[in-house]
Amino acid sequence: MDIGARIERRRVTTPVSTLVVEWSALSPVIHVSNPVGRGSTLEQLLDALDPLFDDRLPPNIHLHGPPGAGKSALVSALFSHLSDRLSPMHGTIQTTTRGGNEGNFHFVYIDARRSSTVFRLYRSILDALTDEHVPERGVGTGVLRQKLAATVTHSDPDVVVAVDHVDENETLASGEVLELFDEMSESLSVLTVGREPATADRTLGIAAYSTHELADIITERASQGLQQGVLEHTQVKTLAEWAEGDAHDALAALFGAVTVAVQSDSNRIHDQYLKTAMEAVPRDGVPLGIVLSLPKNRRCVLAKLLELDGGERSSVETSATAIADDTNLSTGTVTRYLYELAEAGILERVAATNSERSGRHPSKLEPRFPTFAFRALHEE
DNA sequence: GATCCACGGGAATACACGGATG
DNA sequence: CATCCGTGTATTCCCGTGGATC
Repeated sequence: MDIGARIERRRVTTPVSTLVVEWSALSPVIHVSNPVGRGSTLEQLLDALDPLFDDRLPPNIHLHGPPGAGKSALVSALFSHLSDRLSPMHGTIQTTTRGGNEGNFHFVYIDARRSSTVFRLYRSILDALTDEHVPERGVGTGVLRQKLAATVTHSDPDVVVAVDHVDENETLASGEVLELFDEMSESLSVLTVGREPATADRTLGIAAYSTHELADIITERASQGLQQGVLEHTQVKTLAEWAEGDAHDALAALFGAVTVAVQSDSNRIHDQYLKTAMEAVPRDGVPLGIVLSLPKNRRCVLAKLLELDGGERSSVETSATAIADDTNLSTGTVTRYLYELAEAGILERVAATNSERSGRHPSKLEPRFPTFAFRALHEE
């Protein structure tokens, strides 16, 4: 009896659980509560927010830095912790042991990608601040603004709002965001976060991660999400160097490699998986957060597009008809979506040399986002 | 009845190319 | 040769409509 062979057979046939411990720890779109690194930026942010600790509203702040530098990770984690400590509704029960004026702030973190219109921005904030149901339709933007202004100015706790991902293709501009809160600025201050510098009372910059910091991040995520020892040190190094400081890309590639490994029923992440996954993450591409916050039908169109075979992909037209056949959308609408997605940088139009037909040359669509990770996360 | 917003559809414009014209 | 023109296709732009909700 060959025990080794039996163990091996068992090892090979045992599914998923041998590899992944916690998917959410691996997800490039989920931020951890204690991000690795970024200590000095955290200090600068806390400096800018210092008035809070004297029970005063901080100035409007703008934080900017390159993609994948940990802006969102830092700000969302910071707001969550501030909320625990300085909000009346959270953390320790309000008792007389606390000073009367302590804890008088609400902290709201908004992703401008999901709140991409003025209406949705007001709505998200109002929803976070009140227990009442906030309408999604049937009420005008102005009405929501007045409601929000009333809530903010007439209630005790002042409000600090972080608006992440401003100044993107499809999101509100930082200046616009500031103006939206003009009439409540006595009781509300804003932290905008984006890639580009912008005007605010106080601005802070953040630099891309070093390879070393990135390796730490990958290691940390892998230790939370994967069975111990699955990701080798050299693989971490490969990923970190390849990603050139962009944590999003590194995590998207890792996540992709894990999905490939799981689909192949492997209990290891072979270098080949890693390689394929990295190739499925375009450099300077569009982050998953943008793609995943698109309206449902557009996401479906993208998912279908990824499934098309070579012939169907040869032009926008053929792709659109193939997708429309598979959906309840019209060809015209799918075509428009595809062009809009290309305009937004999510797809890229590359010139196709279709010499058979006369007229203007068609173009082929190539995804500009991490495709493996998208496929897995789009299922939800 | 009001409101937001996703869809549909189609008009307007841009482009490629070959052939005609100056 | 340089430019214009016609035809066929690709791409952009715009706005009305309707579902869902209040």
